[in-house]
Amino acid sequence: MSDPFSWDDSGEPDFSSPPVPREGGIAARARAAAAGAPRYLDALNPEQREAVETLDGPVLVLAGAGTGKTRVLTTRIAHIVATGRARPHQILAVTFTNKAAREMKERVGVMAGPGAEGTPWLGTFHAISTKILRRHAELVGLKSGFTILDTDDQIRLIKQILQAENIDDKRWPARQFAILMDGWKNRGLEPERVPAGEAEAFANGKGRKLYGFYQERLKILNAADFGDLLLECVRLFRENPDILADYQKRFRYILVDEYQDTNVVQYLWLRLLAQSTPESPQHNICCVGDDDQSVYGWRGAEVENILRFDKDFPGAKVIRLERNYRSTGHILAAASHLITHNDGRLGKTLFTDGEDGEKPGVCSVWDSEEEARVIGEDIEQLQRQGKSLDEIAILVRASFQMREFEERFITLGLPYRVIGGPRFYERMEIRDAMAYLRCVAQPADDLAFERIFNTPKRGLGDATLKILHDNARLARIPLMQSARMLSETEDLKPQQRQTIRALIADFDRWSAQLGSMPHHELAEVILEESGYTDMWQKDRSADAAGRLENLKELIRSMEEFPDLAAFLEHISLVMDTESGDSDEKVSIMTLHGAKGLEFETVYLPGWEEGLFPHQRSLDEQGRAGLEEERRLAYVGITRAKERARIYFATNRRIRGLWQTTIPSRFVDELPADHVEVIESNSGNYGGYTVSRFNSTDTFGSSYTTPGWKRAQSYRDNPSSAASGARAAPKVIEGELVAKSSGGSNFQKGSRVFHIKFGMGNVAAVDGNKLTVDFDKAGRKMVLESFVETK
DNA sequence: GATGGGCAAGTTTTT
DNA sequence: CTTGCCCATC
Repeated sequence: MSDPFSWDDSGEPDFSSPPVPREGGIAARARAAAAGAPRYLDALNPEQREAVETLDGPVLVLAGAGTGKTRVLTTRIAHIVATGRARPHQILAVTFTNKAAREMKERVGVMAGPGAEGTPWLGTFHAISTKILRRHAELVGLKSGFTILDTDDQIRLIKQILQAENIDDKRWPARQFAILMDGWKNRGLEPERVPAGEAEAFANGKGRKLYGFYQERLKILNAADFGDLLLECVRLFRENPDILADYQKRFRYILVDEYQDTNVVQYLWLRLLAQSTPESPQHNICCVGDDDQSVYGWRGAEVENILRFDKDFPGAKVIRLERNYRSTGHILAAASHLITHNDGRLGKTLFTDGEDGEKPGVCSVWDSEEEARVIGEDIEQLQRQGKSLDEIAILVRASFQMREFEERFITLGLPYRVIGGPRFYERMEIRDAMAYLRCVAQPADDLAFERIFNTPKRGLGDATLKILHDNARLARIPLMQSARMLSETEDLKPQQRQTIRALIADFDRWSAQLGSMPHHELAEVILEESGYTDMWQKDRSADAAGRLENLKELIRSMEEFPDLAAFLEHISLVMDTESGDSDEKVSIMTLHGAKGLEFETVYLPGWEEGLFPHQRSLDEQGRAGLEEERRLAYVGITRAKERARIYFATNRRIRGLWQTTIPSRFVDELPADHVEVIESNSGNYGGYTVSRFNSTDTFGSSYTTPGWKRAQSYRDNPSSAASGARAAPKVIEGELVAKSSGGSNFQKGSRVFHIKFGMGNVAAVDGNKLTVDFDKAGRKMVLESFVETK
């Protein structure tokens, strides 16, 4: 048998691979030994191979950027299975993101071949915790069907509690308390264990009490927030040693991805599961991570977890992966040298056998506008060389930086995609639609009911809600039922009563259809009949069309699930849609969002003190903050395979004010031998461009005076410098790909719709370029291919 | 109960 | 310069 991944043993009821001759684990192992090293190991370098083959005892794999971390993890899983050490369902493999989990699952699946058992315990910390909690929900005061609240639900719940406690939520914002509580949960602290000082700090000493109330409310609602998923799981393990022992026995091998990003609860969770048991006397835990890529300290990640791994797990074997397969020599050298400025590293030296390649470029520009223009031109040049736009990314420190690039790219007609924005499932319309579905599937879901009971507007407000609430609390029934009760009495005004009665009738009808209609069709019916789709169709604002698109996408994605319940479970934990468009586009995203990705060409704008490293990071975290920012810079550079360009502007508009900035200290920390200073060729107007490499005098100049601003605006747009409004984006002659030579399809005065700017009137037509007065966004110059007639 | 104007605040983000 | 939230008004 050539496939090392078919094994036998049909002892598991859920095991559905085709019948194969029964063999014992020992035989399988013997066969693997006889066959010599399996093929899948051939593709590994010696260090990777060691990381895969060291199966006994704790292992820490320090995997530098681009060193084949995922390959090691997936091959290791395959290897454990192939050698008969454990079967897939005895392996626990945790990741942080659904994306990472999905990728790993796919790759393991490919290695294992068709028909092999899946890996049921490969998933995110949260997904696996949920799975465990659902089995033992009663032990932590929940019922198995508990709902998972997202941040939005969480805030609304907190608001209710603050109100009930008569706390001024102006002085003590719910959002702030949510963050505080999240921090406690991340640190594994239940209400009674929050340090007194911290607990007192909120709402004049009421912090702990509020946290307690909140947890009580969650239990009553049969709900858990994201933090609870981990925290309650840890509590479950602590309070029920027999259950813990069961899982310890089950999970013979534990693998952890991105270990440098684990927080305290996740660490506790892992430590409990990895404890020695008679069946498994060794800690067969393998953590993979890179201390140099720890950039989530601000949300509770503890780099210390990875730094003290060998103390937590004595006798741990540490394996370093330092051979980089991604970047060229100069890029690697630049990143490596930069990161040596950090203290407290475990230390790795990345190297590559590849070419030296192009040196990373460093380029000084006048302001953020020029930055966008220069980068745009650079990309167009790459495009002319036939490079794929999919292999180009702009990585920013803060999302406000994205706007300028978007505007520039729209003008240039350069396709781009913004990655990161509000996630699909966080969008208002998706959450509203989900709330309707939740109300049908889980009639006791009060938060869902509250969300949609007056969406679309049907004349029900706070006053009515309060009556429903009071009645619900009195009778100890869910809101939906309370509404039903009140629709039959005289407690409400006739108008409201009528509306509620109709709403209840709707829900009854939909619930009845639940069994007789495919759930995605039902969803469509619900959105239609509730008037929800109508609401957006009538909406004339810029993003209404997009929202309707999203709703369609939601319904489409439902088809992939067997029923509504399965869909809801999935969506509460995952729901990131891969936007199906396959057109080539430049990616714009934050440095955080870029972690784990790679591109041929990477642009790194905004390397200025205050922005990067970010001032707030320095103020709040001091040296640790600076080091985290530096790791972020390291992550940024190491995303590049062939080309990296760093930019810093002399002037940047922050909160509407122009400020003179100084270049980031990280620029000077780059190794001079491995970077190249680039002149911004287009920005050299009258010698205004200041390259700090030519002239260090960028300090203390009064570049924000009105005169300078005028000069700058004139420079960009000599013809219209006098126009008071925001200068129209400059169009570079002859650079635009002219299309439809036979004149424009648009005329002056046409009413048009633009995906970003909304509705507007065409003010002027110039070939395929339109000047449009948008209702909301003002005058913009856009390409005609970006608008449609309405 | 809806709607619009005024005011404060404004890294990074997954689940 | 934006955006989002709260409050006062119709």
